[in-house]
Amino acid sequence: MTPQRQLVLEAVKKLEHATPEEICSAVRETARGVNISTVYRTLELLEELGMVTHTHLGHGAPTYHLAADADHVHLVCRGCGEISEVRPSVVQGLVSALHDELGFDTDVHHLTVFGRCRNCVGAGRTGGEAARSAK
Amino acid sequence: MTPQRQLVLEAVKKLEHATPEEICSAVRETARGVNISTVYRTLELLEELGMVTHTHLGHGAPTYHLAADADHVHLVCRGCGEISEVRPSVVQGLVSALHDELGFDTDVHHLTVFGRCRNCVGAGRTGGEAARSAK
DNA sequence: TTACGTGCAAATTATTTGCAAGGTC
DNA sequence: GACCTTGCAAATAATTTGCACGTAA
Repeated sequence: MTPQRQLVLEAVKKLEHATPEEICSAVRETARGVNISTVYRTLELLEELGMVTHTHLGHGAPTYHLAADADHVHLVCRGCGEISEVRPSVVQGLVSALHDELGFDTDVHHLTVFGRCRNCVGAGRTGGEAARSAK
Repeated sequence: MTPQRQLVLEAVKKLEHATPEEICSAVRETARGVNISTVYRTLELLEELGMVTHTHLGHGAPTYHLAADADHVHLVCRGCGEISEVRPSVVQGLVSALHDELGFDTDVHHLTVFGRCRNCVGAGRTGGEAARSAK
């Protein structure tokens, strides 16, 4: 466990839902000269060790978080882009159904649900806004 | 609706779960000289028109399918990489729970569940295999 | 002519890899 | 010295954009 790896792990812990780029920036605020490729390599390593996991929150940017903190399901609003977390019990029915019917063992940590949050449903936003404004 | 767009739409319909690259290749088998950027632009257009949708089946490659055919949930096995579809009713509980508790309107079309299929659970495969062999 | 759609090449962004250098045992 | 990790630059991959051309209203 080198200092760089320690820093990456701490950044993951602190940021929650951070992309490799963001983690790299965060690490650089503390230590100097940590390279982006080291961040990628470290994340891969930490993931293999089971210390962190990643989820795809949309397009192509994976976000990482501590495996220990990962016990939740992600909700991504396509209207406003907001990301929230809900307790895993809401997917209990899904998990059981898949298990019983298909023998499929769901990785709840990696689950992301897209849709529209209460505000955006009310506002009638269809989802293009977040995508466009995020651009 | 130009011939290219027609072709892209047909390719989406025929292939199911195809990436832009794959769609482009498929289109090229029929017509000559359809450009990859046209495929991207067309997919974006078709998606805006609500004729197709895309889902993220892992890493960064989005896969497109007809909106009309999209009424299913994707299951991705992290052991063998197999992609299967299940009827949307398995997520009914989830959808209702999110709606009732949070007012969250789930986009079932875009939902992808990661985990391990029956075979891989039995074989004790942890998920690294598919990722590595896919490389 | 005006607007639109296309191909092509160049620009971006994200991620990976090769390789030489530095540190540790 | 052998081994592992890192930084840096170059290589890939995926996606987007600028621009000139051709077509149809």
